[in-house]
Amino acid sequence: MEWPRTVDDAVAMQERLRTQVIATSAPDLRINTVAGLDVGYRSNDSVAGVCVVFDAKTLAVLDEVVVEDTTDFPYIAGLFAFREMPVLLRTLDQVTVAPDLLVADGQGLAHPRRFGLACHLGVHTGIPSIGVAKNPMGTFEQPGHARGSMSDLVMDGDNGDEVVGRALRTQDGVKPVFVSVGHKIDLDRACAEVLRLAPRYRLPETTRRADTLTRQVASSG
DNA sequence: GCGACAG
DNA sequence: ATCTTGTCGC
Repeated sequence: MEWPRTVDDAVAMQERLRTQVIATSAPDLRINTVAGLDVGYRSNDSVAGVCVVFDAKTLAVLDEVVVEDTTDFPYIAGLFAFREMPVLLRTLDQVTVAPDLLVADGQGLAHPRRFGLACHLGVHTGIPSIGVAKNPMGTFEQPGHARGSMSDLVMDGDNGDEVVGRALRTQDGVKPVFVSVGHKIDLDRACAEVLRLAPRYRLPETTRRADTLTRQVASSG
């Protein structure tokens, strides 16, 4: 499979792959290890990809991988994945603990063509995946004030409004995070996993740890 | 044409 | 994404 270099090819690839997404959980889905993936930027084209694997129950770090790379694809909302996928796949190649779930920094189905970064990662690897974004793509009603409160994330679709994800309050009173399915998991389970990964802070430990590692590299090497 | 627009 | 220490508030 050729990695697209133009906007048209990238859009075509998303349109083709979107049919592969499975938005349900296998009956025997067990999540014991979770990987957080993130990319940091030193300059416009110099990137550092990070993959941190956690024990899903204790949140202990089991493995950390950092890969430095360059990128040529520009940032375009909706085509974000083409900028970050190459380096993230390289980090996954080097991980020694197999993750049962991938947590991407961005959207999954909450995407103009229902195929955000989390879907790319899931479909490419076959590993269940979810997207946790700090900002929404779509509209939502403010969830309740308490941790665990949630509301639908909605986008315009072929049949009118479509529920593409959820606004989830991970701590009392904080701004919600935006959770959407990537692949091989259902939305309820995805939200439950995010809550389990965020016992103390707004963002799940996966993205927090991946994020700090990312800027550690950016400033020191 | 204008504004929106994950990281 | 990135610019970034002390500081305001619970």
